[in-house]
Amino acid sequence: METSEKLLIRSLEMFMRYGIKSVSMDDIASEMGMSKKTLYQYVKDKRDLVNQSVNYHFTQDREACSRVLGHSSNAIEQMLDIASHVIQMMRQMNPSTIYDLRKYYPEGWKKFEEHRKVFIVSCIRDNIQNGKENGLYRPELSEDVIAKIYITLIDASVNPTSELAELQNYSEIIRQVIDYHLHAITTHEGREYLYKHIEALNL
Amino acid sequence: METSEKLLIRSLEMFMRYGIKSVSMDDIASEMGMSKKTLYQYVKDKRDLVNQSVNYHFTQDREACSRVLGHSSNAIEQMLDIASHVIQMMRQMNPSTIYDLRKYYPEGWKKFEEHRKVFIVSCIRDNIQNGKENGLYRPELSEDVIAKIYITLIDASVNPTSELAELQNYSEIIRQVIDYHLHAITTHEGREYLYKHIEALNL
DNA sequence: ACTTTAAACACTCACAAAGTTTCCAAATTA
DNA sequence: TAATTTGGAAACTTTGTGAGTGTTTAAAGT
Repeated sequence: METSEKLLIRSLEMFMRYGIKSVSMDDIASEMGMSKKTLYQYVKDKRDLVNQSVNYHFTQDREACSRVLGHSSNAIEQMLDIASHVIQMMRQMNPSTIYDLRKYYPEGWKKFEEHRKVFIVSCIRDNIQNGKENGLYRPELSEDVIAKIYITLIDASVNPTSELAELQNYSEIIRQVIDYHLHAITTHEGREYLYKHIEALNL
Repeated sequence: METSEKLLIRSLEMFMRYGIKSVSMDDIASEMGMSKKTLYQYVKDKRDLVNQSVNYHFTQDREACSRVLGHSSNAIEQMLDIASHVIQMMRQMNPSTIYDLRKYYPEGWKKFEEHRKVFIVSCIRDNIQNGKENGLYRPELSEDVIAKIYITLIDASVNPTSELAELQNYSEIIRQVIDYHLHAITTHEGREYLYKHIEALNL
């Protein structure tokens, strides 16, 4: 493994575990068993390291999502599998990491959020098309509209000041959002399938 | 509820959720709906607030432990119930909070750790006496020695550089430590009881 | 032996935030 | 109602951490 990749992985681990502000470049250099001077041969500055490691995380996560989607046998199962994956992933996200990203690296956060939205929108559009072809989703649905509605709900689910934040925890929020979403878009046939499988949603 | 108590509770929530360094006095004042000037009427400085809120947490936790112990029907059940409680409590402890305490408030951390050890030692000593009287623990056990061994294991369980840190997660560490400890100190009768109940240890 | 590399650590400086002060509106008291 | 007190909002000063750079020197490589 290349040192530069190892650096991203280790930095990401530390940022995710302890938050970003608390982890100094001295800490990272020490963790990597190298001097700070050497560390700066790999990254321009801390901002660069933060952005690179966050992008690395996004890339890994996107690939994991694609693998999950590739294993799902129909559109509803895709949504349930992705929800399950998202719940697992968010369990590893330390609130302080998000807090620090928003507070100290707002541009990086915005870019990350934009990329994430583009990816989610793409997944939802594909999923709607797939669901229509399966006969599980209502044929009159507009991919664009549903994707925008879904993103609205997902944005609210991670916003500490939203109505949704009052729910018990993130797993419960996602569960409710998925339940709502799938009921909104399924045909009668789709709903029969949904009733049989939603209890398997892994919390 | 008194404002000063509410301040401790809210501060503790924020520190536990986002870490200590990331949460500024501005953030706390804003969260409390008061100005920084008013905030400083309640605490001397940030250090004071951190120490007070950590002590508050310790006091609450100690009381919860005492309640748990009061409901246990014998010495082994006490240990299993406390382990379960500790696992639940540690699930809420953000690694970044501990990291920040150790890094930026070492004296406060040391004092907190000392108090915690004294409390644990006291619980273990009582538990050993209780277990001997029940006939569940070996009569030749020395309370002092066993308490010291147990503290050694507990210290290692929260030290990121220890051998124990290689285990999967904290719940697993505690489970293994409790299993080990109880096997070490039980009589034949105690071990029969233990086999029947250790699977109920809440992970 | 000579050259290159990188660790360890010293150093400078920027900047965030701790803590203090000011202004002024709101609340309380007489 | 007027006077006094209180506390919010924000400006301000100070402090200290840590980002990033530079130096020394030992270790590694040729």
